[in-house]
Order: sequence, then structure tokens, then C-alpha cells
Amino acid sequence: MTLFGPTTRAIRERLYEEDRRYSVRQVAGRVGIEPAYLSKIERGEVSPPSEVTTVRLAKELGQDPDVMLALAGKVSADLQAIIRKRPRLFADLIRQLKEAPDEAVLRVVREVRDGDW
Amino acid sequence: MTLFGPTTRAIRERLYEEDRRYSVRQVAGRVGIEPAYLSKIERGEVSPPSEVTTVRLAKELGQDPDVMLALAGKVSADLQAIIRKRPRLFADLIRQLKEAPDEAVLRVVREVRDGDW
DNA sequence: CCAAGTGTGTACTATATACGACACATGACA
DNA sequence: TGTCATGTGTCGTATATAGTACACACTTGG
Repeated sequence: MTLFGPTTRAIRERLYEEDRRYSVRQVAGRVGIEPAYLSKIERGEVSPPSEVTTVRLAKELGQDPDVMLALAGKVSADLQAIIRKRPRLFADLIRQLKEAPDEAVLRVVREVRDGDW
Repeated sequence: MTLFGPTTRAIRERLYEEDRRYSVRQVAGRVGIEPAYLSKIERGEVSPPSEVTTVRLAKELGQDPDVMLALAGKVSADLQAIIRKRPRLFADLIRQLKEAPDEAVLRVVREVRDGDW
């Protein structure tokens, strides 16, 4: 059910085709984990790594950290902190937007970005 | 640093003054945990309980679950699931709203609620 | 004055999380 | 053909999470 491993493997292998520096060993080395551990992660033998490791891995593979964290079944700690500061407000907002089409959410994002508050 | 315990205790004690059914033992009984454990939670001797227990406790004490979860340093699993389905969209939105005044966020909430999408 | 209820100290536990260390077989390539 | 790099199997571990179980001393209401 967790696509984190296979997805990671696919991305790394694609990079490896053009650049030998994307072997399990070398990527693991730059990310700061053991090669055997990365191998297990990619095959889904173990659950996705911690947030810190996931983010390092995402950056290493040129991926969006938030997307990688989502695949890992997590939500970035900094986002959680923002929500926790005003729980009712954000809980309402997010639940409101649950069924909204991407288009509508995007409109809100832009509106807020250009907002006059 | 965690206000979860003391806050819970204060709320429960206020309720206890008017209704003896809000003793540590009885509340723990209805919530489904051991009295000694609730006692430790309230004094901050242990970290806040799991999400499930926190929500039960919140309901028992007539509090907002999201607020209680926030005090416990957590964000409701259902909110996280919503975010994980569209990580980029929601990550952007939430970070945009980080510094926005309550007023602005509320306006967005209402706008979405009455929205025509 | 005593029986029931109150909160709490101590000790224990089961499961999950998040890895590290090392050895090994296979394959590429010079 | 030998060396180097590749991925992976096995084993071990430290820390956190989320509690239970039981006994104990104090208080209070009838």
C-alpha cells in the first residue's frame, strides 16, 4: 500500500542511468544512511524513514519534500506547527477544502498571496 | 513546556466542583484508561496520550478535540490525510496563511463555505 | 469511627520507530 | 581473470510510545 519505496527506487534508477553517482551506496552515503537500509526502504521491506531522512532523500533526488513526505504517510512538522497554533481556524479551513477541486484551492492560495491584509 | 496536563487538570477540577462524577477515577473509567495514568498525564509526569485517548478525553470534558490535540502537540489524523492527498496545494496554502491574521483566515473559510464551486 | 472514595508512587510491559554493522553473492569492465 | 562496485540478507539495538497493575496514604461523608 505504501508507494514510497517503489517510487523512490524508480526515481533513483532513472537518475542512475545517466549518472553513476546515483547508486544505492552513493545516494545512501550522501543522505547519511546505510546502503542496506536504503535498499530495504526502496523495496518496502521497512516502513519509510523519519521525516529528516525523507527530506534529505527528496532533495538528493530532486523531488518535492512535501510530496515525498506525503508518500511516506507524513505531514511536515513545520506545517503541523502552524496548524497547532490556531487549531480551530485551520481545522475548519482544511475540512472545508477537503472536497474542493484543485482549481478552487489554487484560487484561494493566489488570493491569499496577493491579499491586501 | 506542555500545557496539556495542567490544562486538563484545571478543566476537570472545575467540573468536579459541581459534579462528583468528574474525579480522576471516574473520568479515567469513562475514557477507558487507568486512573493512575490519567493522574500522571494531568501532572505532566508522562507525555500526552495517544490521539484516540486525547479525543475521548476532550469529549468527556466538553472540549474541542482539535484544540486538545494541539495542546498535546498533535494534529488530527483526518486533517493529515486531507493534506497528504494534495501535499503541494495544502502545503502552499498553509504556509501562506502562517502569518495571516485570524481575520483573514476566517474570511477565507467563509468564502470557501459559501463558495460557488 | 469506619467504609468508601480520592489521588498517586512504583514497577512492569508490549509494540513501534529508526536505524547500524557486517558479510555475501552477483555482475561489470579493464 | 581478477578487482571493484553493485544490491541485499541477517542480526542486533537504542529510544520512544502508550499504556497496565497494584498497593498505599489521605480525606470525607454517614
